[in-house]
Amino acid sequence: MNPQAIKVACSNCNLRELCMPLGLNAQELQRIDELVAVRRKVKRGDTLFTNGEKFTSLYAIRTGFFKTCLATEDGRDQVTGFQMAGEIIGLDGIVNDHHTCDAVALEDAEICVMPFDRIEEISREVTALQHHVHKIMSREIVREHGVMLMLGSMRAEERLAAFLLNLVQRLHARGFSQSELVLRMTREEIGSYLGLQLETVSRTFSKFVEEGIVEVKQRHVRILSAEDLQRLVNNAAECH
Amino acid sequence: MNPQAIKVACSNCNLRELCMPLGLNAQELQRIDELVAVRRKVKRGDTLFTNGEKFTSLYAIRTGFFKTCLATEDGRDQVTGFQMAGEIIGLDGIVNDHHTCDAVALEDAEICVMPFDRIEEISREVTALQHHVHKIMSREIVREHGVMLMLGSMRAEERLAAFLLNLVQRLHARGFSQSELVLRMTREEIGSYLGLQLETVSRTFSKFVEEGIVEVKQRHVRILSAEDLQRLVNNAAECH
DNA sequence: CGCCGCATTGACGTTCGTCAAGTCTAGTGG
DNA sequence: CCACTAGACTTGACGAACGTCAATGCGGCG
Repeated sequence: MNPQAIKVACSNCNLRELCMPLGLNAQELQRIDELVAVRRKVKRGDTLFTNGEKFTSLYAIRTGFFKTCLATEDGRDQVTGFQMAGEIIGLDGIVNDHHTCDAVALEDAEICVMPFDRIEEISREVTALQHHVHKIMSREIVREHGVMLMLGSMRAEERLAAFLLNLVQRLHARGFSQSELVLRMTREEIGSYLGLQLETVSRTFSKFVEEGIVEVKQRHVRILSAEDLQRLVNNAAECH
Repeated sequence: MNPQAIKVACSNCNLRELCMPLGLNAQELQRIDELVAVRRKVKRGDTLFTNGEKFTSLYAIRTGFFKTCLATEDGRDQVTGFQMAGEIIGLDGIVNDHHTCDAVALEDAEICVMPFDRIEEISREVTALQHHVHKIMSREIVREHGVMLMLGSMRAEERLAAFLLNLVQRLHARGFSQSELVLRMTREEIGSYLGLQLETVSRTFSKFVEEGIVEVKQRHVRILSAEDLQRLVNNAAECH
């Protein structure tokens, strides 16, 4: 058996439970393995796709870390999300057959290319995949609702607290520490995502450090009191 | 033929081109007609579904106007969108089999109930429907990207301008005026959607009136200069 | 070693939120 | 039909939170 072929099979992928449906039989697994056309490497700073580019495929992140961002002609720029291993990007492209944002690798990455027509074809046959695709899209919608809530009604501290908790929780689900993390993005990118200026992000980090909630050394963050962070996120009613 | 049956058929619905795929043959149309289980009336102020409720169906709005909003236990409250005839709501419920927001009718409404398992079943057979469902979900994701951009990087005037232009454009696509509209929501609901306080919304309306950009009489709005509104939305680079 | 990008910190200004008072409108009941 | 009321809206005064500008610090890399 060709080792290259093994490497590209979802059925052998340790991230399968993150990006693929569970409980498939052998035959279904075999069909799923046909989903991934190729693997692709994306170097840090390079784009996986850009705004306006023709949409052909969804991408599953195998390793690495991405940001997706909207850049309008008039100079506005907004990070719409940060994505890590096991997450799917490219969903924005389906509606108009063109991508509407840029996906930029924040560290060297490897992704699985899943041609969308193949996804649609196989999900007509494999009900579990069909349902899974729907769930992934719905999950993205719900995630964005959460971001809207954050941007619309939280203050700077609350936003940064919510951001850190969300990141560390997703990392924990991938086997990393519950309390320690390395930020792959700059203060400016965090700020763009949170609707804040980079100085405000920096100041808020400093404030958290003063209060003993986190330790920060450049991009290395250690969470000392997840409870305090959680309290910030939940304390809209009391302090406003 | 039973007139009730005619009334419930998508194939006879004047909104079909808004909420259903185009270019179906007779047989496919017939399958599509099986999508809508029943029509339901929702009175102004009532909810179509609420946070935590079991998810069973997507809903197509036939008449009326809805808001969807998140309400957290700690008192935060955020309007995540306003929906009008021909639009689909309930997508948030797919991922966890439970709705994660409330859908409230802002005026008496009539909606088509489309059981989701039936949608999945039929879209396995009718490729156009399958693709359509994917597009609807992708469109919602892209819409929310736009809201994030607004909440993250626009000032009050810019947000309100974007909001008005978006509303009037969607109304125009439904045969209403390009320049006149009746707001179905309160200043507070607009503010919640835009991440502003109701006083700021009111003040910004007043400012637009002073500048001759719009006429406002309570909930009746006439847009005098769509160009000025558009300029506000696009003027991030120049004025910041 | 020196440069460059990223991060931090301070001083100051703007925008928007908060609180409060007052107006308008639609709906209700006498 | 009109007076009354509750909710929605407007407007003003003030303050807090955050943005802006600028100076400086720090760490990695050629």
